[in-house]
This record gives sequence, C-alpha cells and structure tokens, in this order.
Amino acid sequence: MPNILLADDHDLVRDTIAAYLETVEGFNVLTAANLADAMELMRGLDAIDLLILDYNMPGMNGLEGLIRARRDHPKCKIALMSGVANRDVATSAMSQGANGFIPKSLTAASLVNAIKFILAGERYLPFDFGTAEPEAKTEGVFSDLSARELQTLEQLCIGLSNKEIARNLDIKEVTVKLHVKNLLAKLGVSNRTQAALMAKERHLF
Amino acid sequence: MPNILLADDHDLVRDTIAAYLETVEGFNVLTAANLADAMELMRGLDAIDLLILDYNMPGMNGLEGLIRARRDHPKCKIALMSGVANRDVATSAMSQGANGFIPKSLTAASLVNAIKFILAGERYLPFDFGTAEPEAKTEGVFSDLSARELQTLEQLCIGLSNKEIARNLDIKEVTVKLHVKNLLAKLGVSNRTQAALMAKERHLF
DNA sequence: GGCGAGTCTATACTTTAGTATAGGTGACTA
DNA sequence: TAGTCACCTATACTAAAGTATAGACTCGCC
Repeated sequence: MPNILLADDHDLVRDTIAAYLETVEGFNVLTAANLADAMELMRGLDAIDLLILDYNMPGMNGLEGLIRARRDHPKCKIALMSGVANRDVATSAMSQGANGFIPKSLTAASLVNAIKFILAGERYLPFDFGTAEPEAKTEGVFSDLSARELQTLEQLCIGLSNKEIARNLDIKEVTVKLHVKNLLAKLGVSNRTQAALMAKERHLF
Repeated sequence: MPNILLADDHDLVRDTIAAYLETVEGFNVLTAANLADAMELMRGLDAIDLLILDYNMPGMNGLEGLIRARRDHPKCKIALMSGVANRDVATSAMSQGANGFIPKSLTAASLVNAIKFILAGERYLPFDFGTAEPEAKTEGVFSDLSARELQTLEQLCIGLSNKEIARNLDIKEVTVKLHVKNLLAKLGVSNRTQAALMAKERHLF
C-alpha cells in the first residue's frame, strides 16, 4: 500500500483529505502543516511514495519549496496542490520537476484517480484547468465586431494584406480598409499587427 | 474486464497494440481498420467501454469522425490516437468531447496508464505533448537574425510602428526599416504582421 | 413608412511600410 | 592589411495602410 505525505496548513482540508484517502482507498497517509515539518518527516527515510505540497503554505515561497523538495528527494514523486494558482504556476511547477498538479477544485474521485495515475509513474496536469474564465473577457472585447469585421480580423491573423483579404472575401480593397479601420477603433488598437496579436492572444483564431 | 475497440488502418500497429493490451493487461480488445467498420461493430450494442480512433484513418476526415462517433455514442468513452497530430488537433479533439488524446510516442506502460485513467472517468491529454521539438526548429529560423534585428522583431511583437521602434532603440527610422526588411527576408515572410505572428507562435517573446 | 445598422463602393488624401542604392563606421579576422 | 560583417545613415522611390467624406443598398425594427 503506497505511503503518501500530505502537507497543507489548513487543518480541516488536510485532515479530511487524509481521512478520505485512508478510509476509502486504504492509502497510508502522513500529514504535515508546513514544508519544514514535511521535510523533517521525510529525512532519512525513503518510505514516502508521494509527497503532496500545498502551494500556499508556510515555507513554500512560490515554487522554491517544490524545487528544494525535488532536490532533496529526487526519486520521490511530488505533486503540487493549490486552490488559487493559475495555469502558469501549474506549468512552471511541471517544468520544475513536479509529477503532478492538483487543483483543489477536483472531485474526491478525480483526486484519487490523479494520485493513482501519478503513482503509476505518469505526470498529471488537468488539461482544461485555468481555461474557463478567460473566455468571458474575450467575448466582451470582440462582441462589438460585426460579422464582416470578424472575418477581416481572421484574415489579419494570418498576416494577409488588404488586397489579399479583398480577394478572399470577394469585395473591393477600399471596403477592406473600412472594415480594418472600424475594427481597429473597436478593439482600441492602432494598427493591424496589434489587432492580430490581440486576437491571437485571446485564442480566437 | 473492460471492452476496448481499437480502430487503426495500420494492421501492424493495431494488432500489436491489441495483443499487448489483451495479454499483458487482460483487456478485452476488438479491432477495426476504419471508422465505418468500427461504427458497424458498435451498432446496437453498448458493450464497448472505450473506443480508440486513429486520427489518420479512412472515414475520419479530420475531427469529423470523432464528432460523429461522439454523437452516435454519447456515453462511450472515446480517445483519439495519432502519431503526427499537433497540440492544436489534440486540444480541438478534447473540446469536441474526446475523453483522451493518445500520441503514438507513448510507451506501452504509459498507454496502459492512460487507458486506465480514461476508463476511471478522467480525461487524458499529456501536458508536455507537442512542446519539445518545435524548440529546435524555432532556434534554426531565428538564429540567422542579428542582435539588432532580434531587438527590432521584439518591438514588432508588441505592434509598434517603425517610428516608435526607432525611438526605443535610439536610431533613425530608416535604419529600423532596413532591419525590418532584412528580418522579413530572413524569416521568409512578407510583412511585419506575419513576422510578429511567427515569433509569437514560437513563443520567442 | 421611416430609421438605424451593417454593408459596399467611390474619390481623395496623409501616413506608414517596404525597397533600392549608396556610402560611412568600427570590430574582428584571414 | 585587406576583407568581411554588423551596424548606421541618407536620398529617393513605390506600395500599402489608414483616414475622411459621401452616396447607395439591404434588412430588421418601431
């Protein structure tokens, strides 16, 4: 039966998760309230199969705690857990050698699946994590655009000239210029490059 | 024991994977050589737990095959498998309702872990897939650029005009034009927007 | 029916982008 | 030392982008 060390400074969160993993799945779970205690518990013994670190916890200091834990225990699987971190933090953690990133929005069943997955030697990062809310903002900025302006913007996003866009949309070049001008004003940018960049950044095309 | 239907038009690939899953893991594996055969096999019976579709296979037509399979079998777990598809295809597949994306670069052990993960009700997309090799190409294209050209490109990537770039780099506008012209030629693109888009796509700035 | 929004086009214009050619500097190197 | 290369600048040009104004058409809406 795998040994898991769960480090989180919120007593309630830590203890309930630990209890769930122990009773429902039969995992052997140790707990710690901060990074120092967790490191102390692991000192010497290699018995821990998976270390779960809360991202916001005394001693972590961003990803430094993760890096230190990884350095001191190269063979132990380490997962970062957080309720607030965004996707950038998650991917950074993965590139720093974490075996998994566990958002606290996970269901209990998914948490168990993720843990099993990591214990099997895989690396876990939920693919759709942190992609929900940006949509809202995106819609707002671009919802002012008319159908034609949107089509024009789409062509801008592959770097086409007004002439090429005119050919593709089967309209005159002047008309394209009009659409471009209006679209720039609506997006609040000053040239086509900025418009393309903005659209690309919000993953519209 | 879960029933898996593996559809791939490469006989060797299909049969070896099927044999591995059957003998090593004890899965019950059915096979098909194209989408039509797979759909035929699934007609009526709801016994299939996981359908694995090759992305390049007769009848697939991009993600259309996936969408059709999802529509006809809303409750069946479906994974897309590919040896060539890029990350965009993978994420598109996920947003179209796929339960997983399986690159053929996976090891056999990881394939099994992924399948188990999906069968447990999770959605699987390897987080680091499609981020390794683009680096190499990237370096190649941009390594021809001189220091100044690179700085110029960086400013292009925030949509600045030649005049603004000249001010920022403390050089004359004509010089900026020279850098831009040379940089466009080296990158093989025809205007500044395309250059900015290309640089952004390779995550240079 | 009138009204507004979106669309298309035209003419005319200014500004910016991009090309071409030429010449000068300093640094590094065969 | 001569040659090469990155860099800077100048002049001069063409092409493309962007602005401004005005007229015309369609469609849905009050």
